[in-house]
Amino acid sequence: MSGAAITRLGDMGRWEPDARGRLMLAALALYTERGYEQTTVADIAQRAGVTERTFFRHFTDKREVLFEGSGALQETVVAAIEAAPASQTPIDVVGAAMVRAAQMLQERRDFARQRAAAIAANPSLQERELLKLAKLGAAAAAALRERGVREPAAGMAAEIGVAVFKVAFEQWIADRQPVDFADRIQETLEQAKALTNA
Amino acid sequence: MSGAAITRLGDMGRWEPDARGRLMLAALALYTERGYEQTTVADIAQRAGVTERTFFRHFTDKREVLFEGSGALQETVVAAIEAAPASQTPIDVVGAAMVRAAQMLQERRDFARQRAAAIAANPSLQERELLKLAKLGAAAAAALRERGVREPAAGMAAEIGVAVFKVAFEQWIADRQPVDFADRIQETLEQAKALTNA
DNA sequence: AACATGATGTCAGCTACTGACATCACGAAC
DNA sequence: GTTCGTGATGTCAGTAGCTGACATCATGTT
Repeated sequence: MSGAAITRLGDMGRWEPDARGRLMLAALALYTERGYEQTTVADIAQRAGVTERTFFRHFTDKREVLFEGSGALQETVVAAIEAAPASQTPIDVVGAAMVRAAQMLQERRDFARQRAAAIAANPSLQERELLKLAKLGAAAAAALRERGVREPAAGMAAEIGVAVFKVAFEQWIADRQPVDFADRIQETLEQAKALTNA
Repeated sequence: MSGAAITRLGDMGRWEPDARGRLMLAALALYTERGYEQTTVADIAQRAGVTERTFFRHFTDKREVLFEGSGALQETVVAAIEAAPASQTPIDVVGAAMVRAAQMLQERRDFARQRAAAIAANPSLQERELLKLAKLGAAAAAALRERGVREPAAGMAAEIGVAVFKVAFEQWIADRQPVDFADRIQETLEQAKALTNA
């Protein structure tokens, strides 16, 4: 069935293992090559050596296949906020959490870049990315509230944190020379502070 | 053809006028009554007294019918930024522009509330709303750059402005007593400044 | 060797959305 | 007042995203 699909050495029989991973790779490749709209779910499935139906068993829709890691990212941010020392200000708590998030992506800059390019090229994918970031912000706000930060401070601090992440991310992948993503976050956070102080 | 569609006195013949407006009203009503997913485009069209095809001539998709005013809002914000005195800081420029935007919605609080409720109830609609806000932010950032504000300050200031708008909007429609939306913006902006100063 | 299980394949069907073409109401030209 | 151009609508066929129901197959358990 799998035909020319990626076959590894360790094949212990069964179907080709890791259909999920193959689907993610196939989708990113096709979105990059011909664009999101010109790619059909059947195309992705075929390239991964499975059926269209199987695609929808692993991912809720055609967009979600690009957003696998977002859950882990959110967990990291929330954990960082929960673990922050009580003495820190809300903004610095969120800032430190975003640094943690940045460190997760640090080593996969090429991948992050290709993915970002695909997303930037299509409004549908942008919408999904924005929703993920909004959820990240909501989770961060909730974690802050858990620490005793009141509204609207919690919500505002979380929003600023996400904004810092967005702006820093863009700069990070735009840079010619690979710079440190975490450093970028710090710089952008300082920028935000400076902006609101004048 | 129009059947029981809303008929006004001034009917000068022709088809029922303002199919676009009727579609918008029908959509909001149905999204509120049975929810977005349980509403079919054919339902909306029927309620408005037109065909499904006509719906798609007026709106690009099933979500867009709820976001008619977003273009005008963005123009208002950009115009306010362009007209701001040169002495103001970027943050205050954006803050003032958001106050202008708030004033546009001020008198239609009930409508804004119903619309917000429908959006809050469905992720698909949230995505679209987030995209509109992101575009608003991008336009604001561009307007700031036009005034000489450099990156990443322009992007960051715009993001903070949008964040202030989001947080203030939520509080505005959550309040029991109708308070002044513009006031809420001001307060939230002060919150943001206080957060980044400690 | 029979069986329970999880992942996949197959198939039918709904709905969002689009292109192509016909039609109709109105106003302008004649 | 008849003809004609135009813009908005209706009709129809077709693609693609997505789902439910059911069959199948590889595994390892008994």
